[in-house]
Amino acid sequence: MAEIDTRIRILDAAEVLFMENGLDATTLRQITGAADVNLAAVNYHFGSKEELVREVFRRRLTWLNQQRLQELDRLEAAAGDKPLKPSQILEAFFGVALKMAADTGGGGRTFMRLLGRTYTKPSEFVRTFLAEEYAAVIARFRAALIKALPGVPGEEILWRFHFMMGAMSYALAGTDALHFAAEDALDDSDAEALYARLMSFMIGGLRAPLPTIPAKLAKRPRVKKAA
Amino acid sequence: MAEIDTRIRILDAAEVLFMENGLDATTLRQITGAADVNLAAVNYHFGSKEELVREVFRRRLTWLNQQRLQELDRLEAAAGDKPLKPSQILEAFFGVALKMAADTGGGGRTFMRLLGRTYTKPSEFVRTFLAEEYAAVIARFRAALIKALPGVPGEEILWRFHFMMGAMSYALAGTDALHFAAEDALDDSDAEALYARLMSFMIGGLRAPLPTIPAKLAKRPRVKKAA
DNA sequence: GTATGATTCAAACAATCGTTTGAAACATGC
DNA sequence: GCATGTTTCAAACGATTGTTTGAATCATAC
Repeated sequence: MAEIDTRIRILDAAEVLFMENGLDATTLRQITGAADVNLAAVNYHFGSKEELVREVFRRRLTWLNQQRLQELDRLEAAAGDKPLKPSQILEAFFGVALKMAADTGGGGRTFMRLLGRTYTKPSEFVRTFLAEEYAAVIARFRAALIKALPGVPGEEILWRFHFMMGAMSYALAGTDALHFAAEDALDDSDAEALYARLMSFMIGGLRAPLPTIPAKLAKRPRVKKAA
Repeated sequence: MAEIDTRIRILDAAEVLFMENGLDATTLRQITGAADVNLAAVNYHFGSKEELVREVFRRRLTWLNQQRLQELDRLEAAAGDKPLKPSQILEAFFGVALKMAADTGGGGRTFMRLLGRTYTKPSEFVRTFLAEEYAAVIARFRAALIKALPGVPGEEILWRFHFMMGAMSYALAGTDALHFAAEDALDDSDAEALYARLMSFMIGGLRAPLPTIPAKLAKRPRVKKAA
């Protein structure tokens, strides 16, 4: 058996174990045991556990966000100067992620579940890492949505985008913590159905009538240091 | 200073630290240090770290779910046999939670953020514990929603309820992993605005046009063992 | 006062963690 | 063949984990 793939074996095993047990609760001995490599291999190839975590996320996340931007580029090029439909923008952002989540074979599904679970509980270094990876993507999609929804204030769009991220993360994580919809295995065909369900829910939420924010603090004045 | 409240001091400190660092990454020494009690106090009063975790969740979660059921009882009693408005049901379920999240003083906000972060990554014993705590509540609200939305299939309602849980958890967790809406502090006034925003988003999603599920597997036949 | 039970405390327990080490095994070029 | 650089391996490292222990302290009742 070729030994060059030690790195990949470690990454694959770590991805699964991180998803199942969380980052902190997963030990290097579990990972190297599952990958059938020596314990010291992690520190040899990655330097530390922390950098292993970073690499587990990076190898899929950069690709995912590239795909998202490419898809948005394609849509905007096709539309010319006309604004995109909101559903198109959402499809570019969430559709790519859900398509990746449908990939049971290549491990994409495992990663998306891991990502969904990590969004809500990032340790400090994961948080900053995710922020870096996402900054450009969020900015692009935010701008596209603002352009596509001239009637909705930008702040409201951000919030609704936030809510949508939550809905998707939760659906993808599939933790089933609440014990309903009990089949926690989401096979390929389910992924298509989930995509349709989630998309119609999101579009409904995105186009919902604007809330009436309590007037006194709608703008939330912040106390600034003296200039 | 009275020493009877050692238990409470531990619970309060654990709640905050669990929220900040996660369950696994928080050590008993951190907890007892912050609570200013002896290290052995945790094992003396709770038996183990695991049971401490359970108690941290239980003391607030049972109260929260009781409030939810009371509110639903009240609404149904007032409505007689007429079906409730979907927005009323959502308000009973999510409104109570968001009201608790607005309680910065009593620690309710800390707990709701902790809960939001835990939903998506429960360890095994937390998962079963949450399932027990939630079973009755989910059943009641699901029934109420089905009655309130005769046009929407029950399965679809479950999914949309799932999405709403995700949106709320994510919003409450406020982890800001994506580095937008950068103020991660959510003060009391923000909580009201968040409530309004989230509610209109949810109702929009709940009332969205039904998705067209890929026909072949809409019902998802499952292979059963021979009878 | 003494006696009894609950609670706190400092200290240690065994286990496990991520990491390091130095030699062994392997590959590659000459 | 030898030399060189890379990768693997078993073993150990110090640090930290949750838990336990046994004596000290406190409260309450007699």
